[in-house]
Amino acid sequence: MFSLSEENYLKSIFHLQTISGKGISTSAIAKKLDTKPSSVTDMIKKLADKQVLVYKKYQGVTLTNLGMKVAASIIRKHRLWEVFLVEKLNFSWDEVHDVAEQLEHIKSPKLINELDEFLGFPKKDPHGDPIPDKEGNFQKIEKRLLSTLEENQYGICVGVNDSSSEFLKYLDKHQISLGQQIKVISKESFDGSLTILINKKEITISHKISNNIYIQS
Amino acid sequence: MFSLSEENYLKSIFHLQTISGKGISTSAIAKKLDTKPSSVTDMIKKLADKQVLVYKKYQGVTLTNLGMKVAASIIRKHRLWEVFLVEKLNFSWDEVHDVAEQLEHIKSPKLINELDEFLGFPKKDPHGDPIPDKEGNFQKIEKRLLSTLEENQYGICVGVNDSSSEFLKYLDKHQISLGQQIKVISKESFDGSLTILINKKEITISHKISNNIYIQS
DNA sequence: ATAAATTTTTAGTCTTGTCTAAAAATTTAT
DNA sequence: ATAAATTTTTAGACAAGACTAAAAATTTAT
Repeated sequence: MFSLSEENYLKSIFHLQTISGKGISTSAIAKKLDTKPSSVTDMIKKLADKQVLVYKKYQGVTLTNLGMKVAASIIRKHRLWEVFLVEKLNFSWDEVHDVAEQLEHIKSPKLINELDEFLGFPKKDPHGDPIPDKEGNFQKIEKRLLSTLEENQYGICVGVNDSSSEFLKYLDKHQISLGQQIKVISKESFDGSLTILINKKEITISHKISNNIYIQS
Repeated sequence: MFSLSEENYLKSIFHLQTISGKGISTSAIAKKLDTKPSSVTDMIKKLADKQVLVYKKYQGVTLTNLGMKVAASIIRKHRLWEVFLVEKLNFSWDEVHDVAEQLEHIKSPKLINELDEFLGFPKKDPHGDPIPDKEGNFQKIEKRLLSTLEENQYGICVGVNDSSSEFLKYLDKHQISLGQQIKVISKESFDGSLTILINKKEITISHKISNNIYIQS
């Protein structure tokens, strides 16, 4: 069994690993978890003893298959709870994260399987991220960043790269939500800003914004 | 804010206090929490510093109003989650306790208020225990032990005094559930065992059983 | 009322998970 | 290729929460 802290380390390492591919450095983990590199070194040793990751001094860590499965099960719980909060308890997508961070550590296989069924076996969470199955398999979702679209190209908004409350509230304010069609009217080469057509309205968004919105073309 | 341990102490002390009335001894708390009296002394000092209970050396403890409110809010969460598990997730009443023990520590006022609404503002949990309101007020439920009934008297089963899985499974096996009418056919004065009519069937139960079933007459 | 038994508290230790400061290794720059 | 900068690890400390063993206080029994 894994402690709350151990679970948070596994989840963070999993996320870092899916982005960067390589072995994950002590300092990257420390940054993600808002802790000190020395604390990370200590914890990494414990997790290596538990066979969930491989650790070689000064060379960062890599999750084992077991480690990936444990991490996936935590992410599965997190995302199912997010669906529950939005679909059943009137939470908005910018309110779910902190509560799901707590709920993801509840230990009960029956609970999570029943919840999955109760929610109708959802495949994506409220931010468009895939919910892994019981075995820890992630359904690969076809998507690219809105910032990669060219003038006059279309896309459907299918996810976000930043789930912070601040960013999500920005999207709400501009009525950008999952499932919506977006057309790029013009692209400013100087700063990468885009003027897009969404909801029959034209708005201009910065590159930072378009670089955090996933679309399907 | 209170740690998981602190919350468990408060809950246990609250329960002991509602039964015994008096100041609660170190050893009673230790027994309830399956820990050592010396550990209890340590924790009690911390809780006294936090103003949730009054502690005088060698004289046991008493919750303050603040302590009662905190305990009630944890019990409220526990019982609402139990209703959720039974009503929505197909748990039986003997399966909910351990999961609710985990869920009761989730911190989010919005979560618990929305859950309450989602469940239709239930007044009792699956074992017949009252769910306190947001202010921590318990609705007093009129009830007495089945063991206090005399021959030829009737009652409606409204609760249990022991929520252990073992006891609840016994009740299931004999088809005893909340809301059912029970008639005492005969009472054995030697050992206090009762022969009762329930579900159109006669069964004989020991005093230990009848002393853990609450009825309304 | 004093001795015996019990309960409670204190003192010191342990584990988990964190930290700081310093040492060691690695990477980058000249 | 060596020095400088950065990253990582080690060593030692601390807080929370629990434990054991022993001391102190209280209760019970004679």
